[in-house]
Amino acid sequence: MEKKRVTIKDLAKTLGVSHSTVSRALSRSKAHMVSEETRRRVKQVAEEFSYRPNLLAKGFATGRTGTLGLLAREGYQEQAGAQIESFLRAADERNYRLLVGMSAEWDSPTPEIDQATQMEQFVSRGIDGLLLQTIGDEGEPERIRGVVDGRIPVVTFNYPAPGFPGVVLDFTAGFCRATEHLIALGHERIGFLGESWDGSGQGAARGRGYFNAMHAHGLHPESLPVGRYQTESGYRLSREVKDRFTALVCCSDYTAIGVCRGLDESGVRVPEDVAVVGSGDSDVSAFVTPSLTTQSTPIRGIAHAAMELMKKVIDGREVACQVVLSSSLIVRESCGSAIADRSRIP
Amino acid sequence: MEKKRVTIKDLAKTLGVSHSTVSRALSRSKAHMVSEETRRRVKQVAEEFSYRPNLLAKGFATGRTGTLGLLAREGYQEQAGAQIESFLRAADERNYRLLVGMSAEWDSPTPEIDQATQMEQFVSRGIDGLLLQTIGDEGEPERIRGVVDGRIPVVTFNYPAPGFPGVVLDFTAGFCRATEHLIALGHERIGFLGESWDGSGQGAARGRGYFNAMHAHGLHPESLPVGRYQTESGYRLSREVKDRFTALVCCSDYTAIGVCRGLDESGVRVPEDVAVVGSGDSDVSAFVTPSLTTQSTPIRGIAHAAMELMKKVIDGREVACQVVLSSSLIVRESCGSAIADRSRIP
DNA sequence: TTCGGTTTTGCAAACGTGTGTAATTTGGCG
DNA sequence: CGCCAAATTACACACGTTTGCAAAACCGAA
Repeated sequence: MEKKRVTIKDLAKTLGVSHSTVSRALSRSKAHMVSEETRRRVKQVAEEFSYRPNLLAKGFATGRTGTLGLLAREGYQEQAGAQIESFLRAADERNYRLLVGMSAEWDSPTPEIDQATQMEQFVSRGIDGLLLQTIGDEGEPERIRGVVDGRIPVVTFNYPAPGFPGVVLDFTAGFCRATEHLIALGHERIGFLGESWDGSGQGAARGRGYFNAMHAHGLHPESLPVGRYQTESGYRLSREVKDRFTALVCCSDYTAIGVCRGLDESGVRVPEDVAVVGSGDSDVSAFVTPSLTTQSTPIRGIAHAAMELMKKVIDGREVACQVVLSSSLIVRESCGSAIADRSRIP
Repeated sequence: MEKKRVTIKDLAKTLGVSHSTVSRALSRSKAHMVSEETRRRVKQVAEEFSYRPNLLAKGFATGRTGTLGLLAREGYQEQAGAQIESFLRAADERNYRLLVGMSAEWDSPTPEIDQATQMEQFVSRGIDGLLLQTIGDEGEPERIRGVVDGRIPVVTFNYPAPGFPGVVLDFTAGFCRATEHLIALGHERIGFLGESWDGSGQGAARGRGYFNAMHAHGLHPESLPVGRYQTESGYRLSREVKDRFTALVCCSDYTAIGVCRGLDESGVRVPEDVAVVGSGDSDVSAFVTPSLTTQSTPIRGIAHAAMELMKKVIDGREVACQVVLSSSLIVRESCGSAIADRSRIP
């Protein structure tokens, strides 16, 4: 156990050259050349000894580690998993490793490390850049600046943070379109299951889309707040919405599934009595009964766009721009539309 | 941009002491003491300058980084997200950061970094230990040993790897119990949707549980292989199982949801005509119609047990032991059992 | 005051790699 | 053969922190 690792000095010794020559041979340094012959010999011996560079030391010396930090927010479980997975892929493709963290929601019961501490930990560990899932509250940009202070590039996603480059999803437009779809089907009493539209953050952005659509058509908007465990919350809320609405816009697919189940148990039929639309196009949404009309969230698109942006920022080719992605409406059975797409395979 | 960070030397200069004293004051070193008075002054100045240690340098000097590697396998999307989330929490609680990686499945279309390379990258970056999701194939232990070679502690999870400490879930027992539940309800023609029992790996372990139960009751076992996108695969397979079985054991909840949907479209009722059980107790399983009988996978339990084990191994208090966790059967509507638990809230 | 021991502090080396500067070798050409 | 420039290599220091060892300061007792 605990064998000593092979270093460039070991290689240098057996080769009879200085360690700096070995260093230059392995990392094609531009300033000084190394003869093709020497490089060949060095590479061969390195291979023989199965030399692996100490990336800690390398990062320490150069200031770049080839590691990015990904700091997600817990809570929206529908996203977290697939989101992280997408980022891992996108980072892999560009040969970056990912330090991943997850900061707690404000109402988390367990006392976890807060966002600022996580960011500092990451920066101290020498990340080359920070991918930050934002929630869009008031003091957020200032909070980020307080920790990072221009020392490392930050790319935000999920919600715009003024002053930082980021990738955002236009939830407002998406929910507006979803609501208008219901209106076009003749619904007037349409409820919103999710965060109210008069706050900040992505929850409110969704609500705002609903509100805008309702307002534009002279209809009365009404929202019912959804808690953290969304499937369950949707189920609970089903009692309250029974006779009040003919259609529901849900902030997520899970809320939608929960409310559908609750309505079903109360003898209310979906979509005949109440039309439902969700959001997120989760894996199961096409296979539940009734299959869900929903908005696709381009999770992979977000990850790729964020990585692309990060690379530009690191190379200094970009300072602060927002990439806006939009979702598309996937019409299935739960809204009772005549043009329902009955194909199962996404 | 790119401001220089404050180092202990800067602190030392303004305090008029040597940088080693500052180091000792901040990290209570046991060998040499520092006066209470000095420590107070150092801490105050450090606070004033908002000093943050360079953890890269620290790790470089001490050989320990406070970072663990988590290497998951992609593919079982039902797991990945929640799994990683659980590990992040468990690591946070013990003040470790996580370098996360995801190695591709054998049939991955995109050419990603393979497992061995990922492990080497992690080791080179100075992780203190590796949490490794195993798949249980033949050459796995040797493969791990080849890269890690006793240099850093490894804790496996998901499937035992001989010679390495690990946390495993007893899938065989779980699927055996699930199958026996169906047998007890009077079913005889019971099919298995998942990997066959004569291979290795966790897929086969599930199949083996099914096989054992069938065999013990003198029934004929039969398996239908499930592909990677499980909900979709389940949907596709529904045509093949229509008239052959009165009950189905599915390798995951998603497979079960897919097959239920498919059967429903063919006019086959669940659970009246065909009983279905899933596995994994995913978020939605209680809320789909019919709600799913399933096995709970103690995802958080796995993460916690693995971290606990890792700590022991790092401290040298444990060498190679397997912690076996077991799942519990959650009976809901989809199996048509009289004792169905109709409560929604998990 | 002086001595011995204990506590506190400073000095310097070490960790593995990168890199600027100087020294050496190489090669071409007169 | 000798000289100059270019190509190649060696030397040495830097990066920020920890840590063994030696030096200094302190304290109580003789």
